[in-house]
Amino acid sequence: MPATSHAGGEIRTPRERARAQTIADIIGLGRRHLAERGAAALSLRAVARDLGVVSSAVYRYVGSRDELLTLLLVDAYNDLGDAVDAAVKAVPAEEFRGRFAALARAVRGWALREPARYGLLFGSPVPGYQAPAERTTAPGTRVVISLVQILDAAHRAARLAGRGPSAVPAPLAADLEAIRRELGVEVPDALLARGTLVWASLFGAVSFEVFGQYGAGTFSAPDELFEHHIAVLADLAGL
Amino acid sequence: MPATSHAGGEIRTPRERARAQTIADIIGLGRRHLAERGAAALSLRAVARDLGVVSSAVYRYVGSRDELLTLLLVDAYNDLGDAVDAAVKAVPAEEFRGRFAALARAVRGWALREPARYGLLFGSPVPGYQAPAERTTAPGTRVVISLVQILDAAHRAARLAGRGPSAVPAPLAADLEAIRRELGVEVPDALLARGTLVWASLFGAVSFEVFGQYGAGTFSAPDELFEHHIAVLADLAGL
DNA sequence: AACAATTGAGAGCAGTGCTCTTGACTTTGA
DNA sequence: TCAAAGTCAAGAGCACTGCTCTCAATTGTT
Repeated sequence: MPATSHAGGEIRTPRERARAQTIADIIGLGRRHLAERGAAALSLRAVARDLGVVSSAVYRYVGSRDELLTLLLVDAYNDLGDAVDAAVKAVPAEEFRGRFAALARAVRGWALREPARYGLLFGSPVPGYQAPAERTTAPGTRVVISLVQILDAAHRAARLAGRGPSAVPAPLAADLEAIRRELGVEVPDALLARGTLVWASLFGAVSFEVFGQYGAGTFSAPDELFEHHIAVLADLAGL
Repeated sequence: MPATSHAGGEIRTPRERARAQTIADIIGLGRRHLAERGAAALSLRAVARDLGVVSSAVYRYVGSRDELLTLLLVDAYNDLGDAVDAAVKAVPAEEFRGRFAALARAVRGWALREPARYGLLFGSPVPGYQAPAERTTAPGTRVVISLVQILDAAHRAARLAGRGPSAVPAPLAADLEAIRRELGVEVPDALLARGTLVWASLFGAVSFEVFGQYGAGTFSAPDELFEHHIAVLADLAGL
């Protein structure tokens, strides 16, 4: 092969330009279909129709329905990550509690705005589809990392309160130590374990609301309920 | 119509017997397919094949794929409800904290045993399918009701501790009052709101584990992590 | 034994993911 | 300039899906 494309993956020849554009169009249409009809109803043929092209033609660009799903998965993770990052950065770094609240509101807001894409990320896994870890873990961990960094910053500023020692069993402590090393963070065991629960709780509350688990009409004031949850979770995290 | 069947819906004629048996077989096969391949992959044709019958024949019994899904939904809700009820009843009524822990462990255990069915109940909604409320709410609320009853019993025994008053905004208070009336329960606002969060958190933690959100290999000690979560959530609920 | 309700089979429609072949087009290099 | 190489869209086709309809056979009831 000639030296037409080096490392980065920039667009060089007009062919590559056109190809990249077509793939971008497919992702855009896929995103729309995903948002409108949900993940399991995503159809390559329908995307091809909207693209004004026969179904077999799109296989030149995406390879399979699963690959398109991966593309959309990464797309959605980054969309959520961007929304969360922007919301967190809008609050001064020393207001740890405020930053946590902003993160939580950003997650909920995005989820309510994009229920189908949220379902793709945090709902039941699409049967027969296994997300390729090497392409999805990085964008998929942006929110947790942001959360842990808030906790870590608060801890370093001696503003993270742990109620009591509440030691953690040895095997769990080992897992937490690995996480600490992985993320370059120094939150102690008890608080990191609590942080994990806060993380899961946040998405549990959002999922219940988005997926309609609360039951139709049970909560006429979902905003107030969520704000209450934020306050309790912030306390729980020690913020 | 003759007076062959009265109110309850017992089986009388051999025809009705055979019919009920066939429907039970269909549900059984559907449950297996659901557990093995997931909700979205549930196919009436495949069920028909396993039943040794042509696809159109099963339409004599279930009407549509969505109706089969509803049947399986109710089936799964009741399975989970039975598991939770049994676990809770195995702990003395005065051990409120123990009953809560038993409930939580029962939910997690069932979910890990039946990930696909759990996904049907608490994962992303199946696109294009709307569960008929009149048939699913009763079985679908068994777990929450059990949880709230534990809290209520503890409260009536003056064993439910609310940290501080922490008043609740008016619209939310109205929702909570409605719930209290609906369930014949007298847990005060702050504790009921907290209970809602505990409920969502429990399923958030279970969903994260079942749906693989924690990431492969992040937690080598999931049991310890969940036990920790139970303890924190019990504290949070005031138990 | 005769009748009527119930059932299963089969064909068929419209949709799906995906593969393969064919013919046409564009880019490239000699 | 011109042919080889590379790329592309189209179409046919396979196996699958949900669902409807008709027709014949079976079955339970009278």
